[in-house]
Amino acid sequence: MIRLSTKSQYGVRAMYEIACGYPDRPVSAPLISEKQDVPVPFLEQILTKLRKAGIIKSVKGPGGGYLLNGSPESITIWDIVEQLDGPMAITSCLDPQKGCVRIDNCVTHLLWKSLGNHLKDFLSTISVNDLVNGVILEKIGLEKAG
Amino acid sequence: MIRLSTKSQYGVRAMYEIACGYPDRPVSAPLISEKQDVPVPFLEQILTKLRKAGIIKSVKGPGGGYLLNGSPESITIWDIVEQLDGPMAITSCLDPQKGCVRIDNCVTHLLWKSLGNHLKDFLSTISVNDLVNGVILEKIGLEKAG
DNA sequence: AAATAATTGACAAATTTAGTAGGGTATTAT
DNA sequence: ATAATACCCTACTAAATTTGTCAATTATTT
Repeated sequence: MIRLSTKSQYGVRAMYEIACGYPDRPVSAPLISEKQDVPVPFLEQILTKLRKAGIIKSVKGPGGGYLLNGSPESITIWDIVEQLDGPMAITSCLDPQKGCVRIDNCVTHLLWKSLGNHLKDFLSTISVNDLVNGVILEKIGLEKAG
Repeated sequence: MIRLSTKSQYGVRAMYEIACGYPDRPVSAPLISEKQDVPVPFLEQILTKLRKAGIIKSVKGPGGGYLLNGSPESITIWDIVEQLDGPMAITSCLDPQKGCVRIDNCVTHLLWKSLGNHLKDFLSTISVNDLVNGVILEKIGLEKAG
């Protein structure tokens, strides 16, 4: 099964909520948790990663929460997924840390590499703003969305 | 991490070997195992699935093995992956058996659905024959393959 | 009959993912 | 100041999935 981790799914949904507070209203973890049905401690792990990646920033204290660290247009779904689950490698032999033993005579190496690139390209075309504005349908085209 | 299971990877590599015997030379599991570094028992699980799906057929007895059940042009990578890991659902909420509780107010549902369609479309354009003939580069385009 | 090779189903190890637990730290409102 | 809010961090556990093994059987050809 090719499956996106729930961590990434939660992350994208969290980013949606944070984007709703753009540009100046911090969104707290408990609020995101409630709206998106994500356990707070798990959510905090996710938000910490995104913060360290510079995608969001945080405000402490009462009334605090998380804010986008850039415009909703500039942050793509790929940015989020890459930080949470990356470095993305469709197959383990594409994992930069492991390398491919069979690379020279592997008939499929190129195929998987290309698949990964396709995925990246697609997710890079969708921004958080598209999510908020529901622009996805237009970008994707109706014939595929059915 | 978005990752393709090794089962599917093994399956595609196995199909490559079987395709090399096309149209009439059966390829045995031990031979595939040796050439592609896949444990025989695990390989047999995979081949059984593909046979039941009608993608390949088998010949028993000495000199027996597996044969494509169609032309290499007609079998796509998607066909293989779908049978081994399917029904593919990028996210669990797209799993037909589970369904999505949040579907009405889920801001990302459409996104994941579309991503799955993209993936399917891409893998459906690559045939087993492309693998054997090394046509992938041309189909994909050099700028992506880098 | 004997050798070869597919076929089957149950089982087990390993890995990854998902989620908990619990304490600590910074900030702001009162 | 102090209490409340909410972020921050490390380590651990549980669940699920993936990956692989084992043992026995069936079918076919030589």
